[in-house]
Amino acid sequence: MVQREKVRAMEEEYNAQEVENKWQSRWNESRIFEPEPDEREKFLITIPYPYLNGNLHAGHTRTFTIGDVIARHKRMQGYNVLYPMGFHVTGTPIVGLAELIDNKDPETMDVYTRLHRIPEDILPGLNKPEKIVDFFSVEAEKAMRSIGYSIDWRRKFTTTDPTYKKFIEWQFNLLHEKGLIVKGSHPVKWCPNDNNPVEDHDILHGEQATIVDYTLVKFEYNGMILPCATLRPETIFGVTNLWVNPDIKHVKVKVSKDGKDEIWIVSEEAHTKLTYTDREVEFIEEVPSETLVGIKVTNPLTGKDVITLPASFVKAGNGSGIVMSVPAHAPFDYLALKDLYEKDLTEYGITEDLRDIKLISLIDAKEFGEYPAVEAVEQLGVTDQNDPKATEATKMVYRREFHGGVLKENTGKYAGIAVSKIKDALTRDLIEQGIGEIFYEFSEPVICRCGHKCVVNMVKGQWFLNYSNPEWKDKVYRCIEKMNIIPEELRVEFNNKVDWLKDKACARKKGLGTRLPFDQDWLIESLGDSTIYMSYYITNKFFAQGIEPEKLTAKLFDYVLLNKGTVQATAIDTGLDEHLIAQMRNDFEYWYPVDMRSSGKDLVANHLLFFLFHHVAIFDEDKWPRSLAVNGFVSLEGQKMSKSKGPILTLKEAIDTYSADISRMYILSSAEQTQDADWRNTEVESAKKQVERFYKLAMEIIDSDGKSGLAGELKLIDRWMLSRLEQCVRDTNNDMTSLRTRGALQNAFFLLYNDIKWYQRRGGSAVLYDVLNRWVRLMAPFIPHICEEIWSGMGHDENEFVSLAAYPVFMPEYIDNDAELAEELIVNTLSDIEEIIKVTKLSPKKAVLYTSPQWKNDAFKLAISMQNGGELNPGKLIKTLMAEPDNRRYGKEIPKYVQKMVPDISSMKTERFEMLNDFKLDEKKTLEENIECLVNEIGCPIEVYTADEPEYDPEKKSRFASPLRPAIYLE
RNA sequence: GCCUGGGUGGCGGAAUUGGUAGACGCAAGGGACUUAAAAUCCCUUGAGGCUGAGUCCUCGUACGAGUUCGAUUCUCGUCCCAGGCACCA
Repeated sequence: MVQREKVRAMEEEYNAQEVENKWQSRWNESRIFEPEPDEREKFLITIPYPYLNGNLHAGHTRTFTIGDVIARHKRMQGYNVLYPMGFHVTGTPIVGLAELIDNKDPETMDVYTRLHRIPEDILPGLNKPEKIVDFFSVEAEKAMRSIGYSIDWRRKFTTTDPTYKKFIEWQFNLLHEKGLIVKGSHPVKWCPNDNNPVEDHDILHGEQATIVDYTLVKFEYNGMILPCATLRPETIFGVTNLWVNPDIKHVKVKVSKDGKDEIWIVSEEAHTKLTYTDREVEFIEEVPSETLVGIKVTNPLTGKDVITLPASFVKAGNGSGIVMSVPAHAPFDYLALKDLYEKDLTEYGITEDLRDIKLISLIDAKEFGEYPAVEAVEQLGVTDQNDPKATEATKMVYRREFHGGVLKENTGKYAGIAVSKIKDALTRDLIEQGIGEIFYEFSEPVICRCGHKCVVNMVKGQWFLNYSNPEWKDKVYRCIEKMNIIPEELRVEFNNKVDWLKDKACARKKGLGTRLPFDQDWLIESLGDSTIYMSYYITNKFFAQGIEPEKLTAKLFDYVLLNKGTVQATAIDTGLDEHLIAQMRNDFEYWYPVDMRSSGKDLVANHLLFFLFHHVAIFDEDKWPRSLAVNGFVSLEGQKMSKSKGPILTLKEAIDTYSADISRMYILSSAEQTQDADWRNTEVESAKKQVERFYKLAMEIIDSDGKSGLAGELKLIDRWMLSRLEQCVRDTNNDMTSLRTRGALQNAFFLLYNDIKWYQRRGGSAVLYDVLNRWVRLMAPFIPHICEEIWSGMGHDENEFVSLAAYPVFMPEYIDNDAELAEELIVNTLSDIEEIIKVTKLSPKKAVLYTSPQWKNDAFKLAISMQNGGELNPGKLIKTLMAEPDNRRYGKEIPKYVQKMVPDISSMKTERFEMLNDFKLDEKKTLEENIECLVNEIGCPIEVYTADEPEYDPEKKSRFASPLRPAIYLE
């Protein structure tokens, strides 16, 4: 007997590893996650494939688990779901890692044994990129299988597969033909001493520095050019003069670009910087600075002549060393000009009165009048150009004008355009007219490790993806507009990023990857080859069966992915079977577009953008992605994770320690989609207990000869339980639609669990089996293994997977307001009694309850109906009540009660209001029927009366009774 | 600096379109069961205050104003935090 009980107990103990292995192999054997096109609606969800320079970690775990839970939820909702996975290995990090391992770099060896947990006998062998790829792709797949992702593994690939390279070549040829890949130059941080680009870790000072693109405006003087660098080219229209610092050295140089020669006058330092740009620069001679002051130069855009004036604030190292002055909109310019009013400038040959220089206003901003700079200076009380408040005034004007400013009539064809939108368009026009150029400069000085000052260097002859192309961008905006973006707040961010995106260098000399098909010297950069590969999952189901890469011609991809040409022609071109090609085409047509791409937020400004750009460039509009979801990061016990420094928690470690279901449950419940999650061991432990409790409760229900109780008579508490269950079903589904996995688990797990416990505490049991039947399906996407185990425990056949069962759909007929209000009455009464006991420190021998008198019920209902009609007014309510002769005897109490009740009702939420609107509840009967529960909880006999006829009321407590709050007397 | 998001108990965090702030979880404390422990269950937990037994009161959502019958929520200003700012995946 004792022996038998022990065996039984062991079975009840949940063995995660065994159960999870079992269901993983059953899923695998039955191929339920290997979908083929059928008559159902499809759902293609993809997650960015992991980059394999290490083991999968908690960050991957989160993103992939979110994807899996969506896939499983959609699958249970009846969609034909495809969730594929591949491996990203293109680029330099894996090559770098192989070198480090080959050199036995101590830090690398340490990080990869200790943090990535690679056995010491294996690690030294990973000294070639290919070996690293082989090793980690096997490890990653194992890890993802062990956490139970519903991935179709037939479609996996790595980005160095010969067939994948064919696909990438096709794509890049296509983009090249469309003119979206162009040759050009691009600016990099450069150390003149090392003669090399500097990366962030090579920088001693100025890691924060960014490369800022100034517009260089070419003012003319005697056939020579005085270029001025500005961040606000639109202010050219307001230039009244230039500033030249007579105390710095200026030089005359010959500048050649695109076969055009010009003579420029710039500061000596600017000359040095120019030599690193994509211009040929030849020194001619020094120019005495004073000869540059007081001369007339021509504004290239307006054709007007303006004078050059002396200014000590102009720094040789900033821009060209010559500055244009816009006193109407730039406080510094205004102050500097004003400071000169009283100065004698005859030494520069300037005799005219500077007060005659009229400020030119060109921007309308709602906070300002004609001259924003003047207003800002006066408002802040800035005294002169050396006043620190001048900077503040500049910021203020700049910010307001940039965000709310619009160009005025005097800007000609630009009039009416927002200041925030003008820079790129205007700069392009200036360049076209040959009167402007782009000039790159750091936002702050950058010093190399070697101690030298860095410059911006133009790397020439580089291949670019022409993301700045306005038509291309327009298509992306259109795509975003039609897309579902989760969370919605990110839509603005995406649009901003599209706006900000410039041409991107897309080729490298080093690393793994595919050669640029039209220029074999270059390798395609790794973000560029990861843009439309979701379509490759579809074709790779066929390729992976062993098709020679040579057969993957451009015609094949044209036909399958773009529906160009015919199946016959494609068959001849490739030597592949017509039927096979038709099948590929058919599969693609079925599965594409991507229904959802879900990713970590680190990819917003790069991969996700490129994903959109390439899709709109290559595919027809009906194949553009439909939705995009972004999730936050994961930290470990409050610390940021780091692949190279730690801490790091690998997926495998999490599974080994906590099991698949618990890791899934925890990562999904600990934070909502966009928030960063923090992995804390104490909370994972608690998740473990919760899941075990769930299993135990399920087993108890099954063991107690569980069967449906819906056919029998339902008591109040049963109806309450079913009503609560449906609320959870509804809320869970709503949460899942918006990818709020945390909210979904709150509803599907914690709240429902608490309700079930209360149901049991109240003596309910009739519908437990029915609740479990829905509950286990509700939870299946989150913790699928344990749910399969329970599902089979409930008597489902080996091939009836809960993973394929129907997800519970909200059944409004089970919502029972009266049952919920009745239960609320009982809970309220109970807690009121307990509170009184606590305050009085009584141990009651008897409790007496008085339910609300009829007149208060009437008053309450009347108030509700008045509120319903939108005119709840205490005076009117009192009058109406008093008009009833029977109510006269409560003449004193009515106003008191109304005054108290009206604010409660008028501040009610609509949901609550609707619930009370038509409630019918006999409070006395309800309390009497559930007296047993109250007696058990309080531990003394209880009597119930209505306040209308209190048979026993020694302290006149009955007068406190009101609807849903019975009065209480204890003795 | 620019862009985006955020600031609520001891902690993680809830609070549909403005409607009883602090759901749910963690941690902590108390109690029950147990020889004991674990597990489980029950109670308390924003701060402060009063009482004749309490179906209680006051204050509280970074700070300062404003709109509103009513503001964590909307507007303006201030302070603080996180992420992104690229040729790297």
